[in-house]
Amino acid sequence: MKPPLSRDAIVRAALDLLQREGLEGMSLRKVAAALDTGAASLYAYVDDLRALQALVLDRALAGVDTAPRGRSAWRDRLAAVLRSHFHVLVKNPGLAQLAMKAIPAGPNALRVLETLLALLEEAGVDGPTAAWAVDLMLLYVTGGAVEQSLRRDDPDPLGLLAQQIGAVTASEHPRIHAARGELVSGDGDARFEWALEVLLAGILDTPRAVRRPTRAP
Amino acid sequence: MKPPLSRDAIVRAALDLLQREGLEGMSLRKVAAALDTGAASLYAYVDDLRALQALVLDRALAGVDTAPRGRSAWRDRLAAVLRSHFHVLVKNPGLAQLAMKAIPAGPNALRVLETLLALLEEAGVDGPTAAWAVDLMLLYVTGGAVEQSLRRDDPDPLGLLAQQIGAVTASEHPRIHAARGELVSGDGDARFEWALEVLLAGILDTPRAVRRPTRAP
DNA sequence: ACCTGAACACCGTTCAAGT
DNA sequence: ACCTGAACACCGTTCAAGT
Repeated sequence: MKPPLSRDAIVRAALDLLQREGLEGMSLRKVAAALDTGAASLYAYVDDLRALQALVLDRALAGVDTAPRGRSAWRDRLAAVLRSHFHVLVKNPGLAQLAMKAIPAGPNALRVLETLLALLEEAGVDGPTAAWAVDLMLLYVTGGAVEQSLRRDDPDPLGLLAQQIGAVTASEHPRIHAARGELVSGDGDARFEWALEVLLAGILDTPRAVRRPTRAP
Repeated sequence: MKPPLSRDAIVRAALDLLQREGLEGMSLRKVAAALDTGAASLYAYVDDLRALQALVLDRALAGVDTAPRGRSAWRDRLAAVLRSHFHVLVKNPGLAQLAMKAIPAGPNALRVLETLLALLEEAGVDGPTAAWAVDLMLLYVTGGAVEQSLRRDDPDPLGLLAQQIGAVTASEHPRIHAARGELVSGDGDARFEWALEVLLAGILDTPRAVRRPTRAP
């Protein structure tokens, strides 16, 4: 009757739970219950909760498309990979937050990493710069996804931040008051595209390798 | 004998606990115990755990220096504020992760926000761009602090990510293999300074406002 | 009004005892 | 060897009962 226990079945059940109930809802006890067993039984296949979370994260990252339309320029392909990563994290609640506590180091994370390094190489970015650049880009993807998830899952229609910012008077904080519309504008995708442009422009402009001086000494 | 309960005493005790035991160690029960009372008593002063976490975060952000040496260029002052923010988050374990789950919207967060907006205005950045730019910079500060905290608090001397990356073979992922030294180089402060340069260069180069076309139509 | 002990509904993890 | 029920040491939150 009952499907046999396995690491794979456990991770699948956990991811399913995460999607439906969020990060707090993905407990060992609930995963076990979903598989018709007790929490203790999971320890035969998984070291502990942290390890399960890392497995769940990497399984979800399988959904990141690292081979978008083959013929376009490196810039478009880079943007497409990062956008795909971003959307995978935003799509199901809790995953972005999970990515912030469990450093992704599984096979799918490595696949994404390798792809990004290849694209930066194609862009002419030197090795040391590319190494730090992928870290920065992935940090933004994860952080931006967390921010967008929090905003979306907030039961408040407006959100605490928006309320606080709306309550700021011009005499207290004139610039916050003046920018209050722009600060809370919820258009997550437009922000993402703009941030991508910023990061790329900055990275291309800030190589770590010492450049040969332009003028003679 | 026992000091009277108050919101302020609760937040202070909680921050103290956070610094000594990390995010998991800061429970309502332990905060109550530190104040010689029961957890239920805290609910007279604080809505729930989330609210307490937000208060603790903002209290810690009081340590962010928004008025560094008055006479230097906007760029140096901007870097100093962000560096101060970064170090406050990194200094005590758990705070950076807390900043990722509780959107900071208290008075100290607003003070930092206003300062950053003023500095970008001084830099000649237009309003809409500045609004998104502060968000991006704060996202990096928080994300970078989380990453550095995780690395530091990892009991592993090397860390899981470093192990995984070290184990990657040249034939699997040639670029990760080639960049393995740079990818895991733990020099957090150098990375921070580089990332700051990248962000500033990118922001100055990517205004949201439509620019007047350079050439005639 | 303010405070609190006990209870409720959960957790992750361990371990002796089963098959 | 594999599995598991019960136990252990925790959680956040509620609420009736105290002063």
